[in-house]
Amino acid sequence: MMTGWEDIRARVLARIRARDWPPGALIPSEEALAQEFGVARATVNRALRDLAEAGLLERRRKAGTRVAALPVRKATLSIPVIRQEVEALGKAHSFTLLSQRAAEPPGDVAALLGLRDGAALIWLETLHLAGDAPFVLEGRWLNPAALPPLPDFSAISANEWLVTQVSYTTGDIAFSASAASPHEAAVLQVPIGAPLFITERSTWTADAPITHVRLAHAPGYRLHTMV
Amino acid sequence: MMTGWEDIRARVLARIRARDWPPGALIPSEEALAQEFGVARATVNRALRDLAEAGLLERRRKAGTRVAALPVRKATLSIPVIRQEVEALGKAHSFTLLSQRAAEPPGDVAALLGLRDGAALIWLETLHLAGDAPFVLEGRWLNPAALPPLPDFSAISANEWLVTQVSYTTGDIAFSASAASPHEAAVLQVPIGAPLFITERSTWTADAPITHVRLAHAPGYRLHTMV
DNA sequence: TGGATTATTATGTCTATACATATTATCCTG
DNA sequence: CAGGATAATATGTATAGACATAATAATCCA
Repeated sequence: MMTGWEDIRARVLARIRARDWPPGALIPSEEALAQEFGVARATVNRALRDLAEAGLLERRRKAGTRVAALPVRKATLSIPVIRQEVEALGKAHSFTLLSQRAAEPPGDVAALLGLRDGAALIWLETLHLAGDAPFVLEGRWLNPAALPPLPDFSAISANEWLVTQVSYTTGDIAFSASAASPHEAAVLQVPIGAPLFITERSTWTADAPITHVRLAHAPGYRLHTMV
Repeated sequence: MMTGWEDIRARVLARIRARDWPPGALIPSEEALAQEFGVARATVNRALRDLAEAGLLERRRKAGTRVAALPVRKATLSIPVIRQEVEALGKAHSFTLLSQRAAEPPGDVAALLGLRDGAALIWLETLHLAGDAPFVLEGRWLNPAALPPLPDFSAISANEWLVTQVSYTTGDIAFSASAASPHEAAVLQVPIGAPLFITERSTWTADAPITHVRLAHAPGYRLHTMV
């Protein structure tokens, strides 16, 4: 009988599922469990911490560890670069730069990025293709003040250039559904008003806002994850 | 100068951002970093493990630790119970059971749950309200063979009953956008064809499929998370 | 030289111990 | 009895040391 921390986690999880420790109940202390399972407290700690991160346990110093009453399930979703996403479908990735110009962002974008009014940003619109079918329309605001000199975005996608230039940022992601505007409909080759899956991301470094991007995915797109 | 593992993580992250260690590069070994930062190797390990879980580092035994070249950003999203979600908006949650009957699931649902054809499931349709506005339409297939006797679903929502009965399951989640069917449009009080944000979840225990649910969210719904 | 064997190495984990920290419970005092 | 100081306690984290494991590098032999 192995006694790694994953085994301890499994045994604790089994008791939760078996309702030996029902939702809301206090479970024994790390010390007690360590003794019972015949391992060091650090090993129990590792197991319980992992279950807590998954949302199944709630832990507080001195108060102890209890089984989450209404477990808020936590799913981790990976956000790949578009090219990888397309290639994972077995299609060839290509893209077209539809427009690039300096402009003042609309109020909501400026607010999202925490910019004062009148800041000059770069607007980029790129269509990504999977094979020869439209895959996603990318509309992006870039803050040139916080970036190295911009490259030729018809040669490298903004998406990948940013990853290599200012990777490891903090950000904010939202998903929603929206009806295709006439412009989006034309570009994505769908009827006006077709339901589109929208991803919006705002990105900052420690000091400055970097970019805000809106991805309008072609119909059929699914964002998928396991729990 | 503090030297907790979070400080070590911050210092490593700073070097990554500063490109002292550019994407793809091998960083010093835990031992070397421990020496440099004046902490135990276990502390460095904790910090690097955390960064690896976040997708910023890639670690392999013997090969060492390198900065992720194309970091697949990982976002954790919390999936609350609907009632909590509504109450977080400052609205009162209520729901109406629209229909409940025994039926054979359509092929795609049976396939998703890994059921053989002809299995008898229970179909539930519930409308959740935020205040008096439609919030989400829940269409759910339940596997009674894997569940305790079903309660009166007009009194408790299937959502919450399941959480308390068969919590801590594994599952599978997908998000997409879809046009409102005539039925959905009527129930959610939106035009036919309106873009709806769809959440689909399949849930299993170790042995048996439990439920498949499709949530059609009223327009305006956004799924939000930080990275 | 090619292929299998062996050594080396970085990470992964466990242990025992110690101290820190956040709460909760208790006790004391006015 | 209220309120504030104090003790008790469970988790959080750090440490040194040890061994396990996976993967690479080096070596040896046919």
